[in-house]
Amino acid sequence: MKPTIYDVARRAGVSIATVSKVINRNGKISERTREKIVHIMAEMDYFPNLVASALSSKKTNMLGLLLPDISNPYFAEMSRHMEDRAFELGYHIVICNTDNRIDKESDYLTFLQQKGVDGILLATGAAHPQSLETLSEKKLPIVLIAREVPQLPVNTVLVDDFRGGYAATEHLLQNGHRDIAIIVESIDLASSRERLQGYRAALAEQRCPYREDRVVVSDFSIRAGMEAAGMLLDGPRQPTAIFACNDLLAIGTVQAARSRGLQVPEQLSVVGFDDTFLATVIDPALTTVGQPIREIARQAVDLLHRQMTGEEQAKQRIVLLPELVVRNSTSPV
Amino acid sequence: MKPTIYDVARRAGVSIATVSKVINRNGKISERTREKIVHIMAEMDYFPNLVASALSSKKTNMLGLLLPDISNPYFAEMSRHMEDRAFELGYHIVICNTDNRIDKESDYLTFLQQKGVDGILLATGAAHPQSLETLSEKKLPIVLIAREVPQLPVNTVLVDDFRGGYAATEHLLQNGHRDIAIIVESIDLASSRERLQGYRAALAEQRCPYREDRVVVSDFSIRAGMEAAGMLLDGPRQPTAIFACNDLLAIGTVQAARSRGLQVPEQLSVVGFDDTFLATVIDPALTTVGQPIREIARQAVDLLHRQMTGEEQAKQRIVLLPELVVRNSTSPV
DNA sequence: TGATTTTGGTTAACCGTTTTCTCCAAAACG
DNA sequence: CGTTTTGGAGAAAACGGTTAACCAAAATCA
Repeated sequence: MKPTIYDVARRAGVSIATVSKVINRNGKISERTREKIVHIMAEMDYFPNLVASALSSKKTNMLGLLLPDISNPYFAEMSRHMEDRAFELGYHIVICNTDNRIDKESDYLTFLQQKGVDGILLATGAAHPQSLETLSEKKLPIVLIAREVPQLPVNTVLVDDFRGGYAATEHLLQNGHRDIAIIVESIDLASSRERLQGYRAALAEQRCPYREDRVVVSDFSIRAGMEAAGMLLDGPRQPTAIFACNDLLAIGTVQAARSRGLQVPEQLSVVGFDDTFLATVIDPALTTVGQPIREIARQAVDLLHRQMTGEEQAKQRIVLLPELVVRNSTSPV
Repeated sequence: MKPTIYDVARRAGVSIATVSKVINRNGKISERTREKIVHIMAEMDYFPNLVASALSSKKTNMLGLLLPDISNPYFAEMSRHMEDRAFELGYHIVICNTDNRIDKESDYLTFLQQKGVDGILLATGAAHPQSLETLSEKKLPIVLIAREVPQLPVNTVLVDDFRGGYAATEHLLQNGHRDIAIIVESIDLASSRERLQGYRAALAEQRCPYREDRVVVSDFSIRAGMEAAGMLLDGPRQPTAIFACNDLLAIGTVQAARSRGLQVPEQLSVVGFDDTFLATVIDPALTTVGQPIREIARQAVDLLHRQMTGEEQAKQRIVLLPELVVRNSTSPV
């Protein structure tokens, strides 16, 4: 049987309270007994039961991470950085893949609460203010990543999507493109809408007309990108450039072009978004709007941590700046 | 304050034992009281505290998943399937990125134990029999994925790496290649050794000489693949084909070839291993040894589950078969 | 009708910590 | 030398459930 704090206490001839105090380094303990107990713990191969500890202290040192799909490299990379940072701070992360489905999302949310996670990282959810509201009522610290719920005061870490959309489009315009299509991930996501707004703003800036039929709403996968780009390329007039709102879509776009015998970038320029490692995997290497993924992840975990420790009470909104990374998938028209 | 089982019991005019029984659907409860309690629970918005439940029942419904790096698509895909299956069975998964470092691995291992996970999925670890041994002493169910520790009787799910290595090499030989190099991930991993053995066996079969200097030991990343392939390609005699022991290495190999002006597959055939989604992302699409990733994941979780429930006591070893997927990165010499 | 089984529920111990008091002896103080 | 501080440790009550043992009332049986 695994030794408990009682076994240690008995062996050391002290009370469990004393042992508990040396474990948690609080309370007054003489150096002599401290050493004795530490020694005995090592000898018995004793490790505190964290479930019991959690029950009594109401801290589990666990964080819930909700994201659409960890097999999407953007989220995989993000979760990696989060886990790194969380581990440094003494937390563990429970992964929840929601597929952006509201039912799974709220299932996980209640599950995580029951499990007593200390905080939640929410990188999913096409805005479900209701469940968020009940969460914030319950005082469970939470930070939203790359998602916004304007109605609610809630901690958020995101990238300036408007600026990103603007930068991508501006880059294409500067290369002389006038017929630029855009493939957005979804219309429910604030981030998508922002990128689209950035696109429109850049067009307007250069007096390039905005056309509804140049906007295709798609999804998160390469396949979706292929299909969306296919529609654009098979239409009556082919755009000379496509701004795909994430790297997977951009890759799908490149593949769609290739399968129609179009050269990228000579005959079609493509810009992506995210700058996951995929951007340099495909050929041509993708020009893309780079998100500081690692920075987003760390900021999110740090912010959550500060809220959990009560170090900071005020809700905040951290906006990071994206940066256009020019590679080989774009060229002058 | 969140309601507890006491609040529910008081409100229903019964003892907490009764409430507990309706929660867990065990014990004899009349339909009438059951309904009343269910109703009251809903009304009070009561959810059992799973930490408390875990403490007394000694079940956390959590599984630990150790893997080298979730941002590696192979592991990302695997973890996704595991999480899916685990969720179906009522488990949550805690992710641990070990970077194949023994210190992180054992840190996580003790941490997970303290947390009281019900089982461990171990897809990492260059063989660290000692910590495994202590684990199995502690009766903590565990299954190894794609890793072997011959010394110990332990549950394992893996792919027939020998056969995979053989198939890849055979394919190249059948295409007339006689100078086939191999890039292995590591030499500490049983899976790598098996693939290498398969490679050697295929060569021997076709009376093709095995040469030490055609074997390069590398790592898990694209960069490592580029470097390893670079060494081979910059050597005195270029191989006509390279078998890279995972898709990332294969991609690195393709990039190394490209950066030297070599056409794949015309001037260099490349075979990968894993068949992650990356295989179809790059151009040319990768010929690769396909692992049934989803199947591996599900089998692993199911096996762990059966062990945890005591449904199956005997340790087992499940071997799945890889299948060569021929695409466009290989051609006749 | 009395004995026996079944049904539906209660009591209380237990899971392994944390934490607030309380207590005592020794040190410091006037 | 009597009195206050203080340092170090213990007792016991949480924390919120699970579960074995037990029991009263109702149902069944001969």
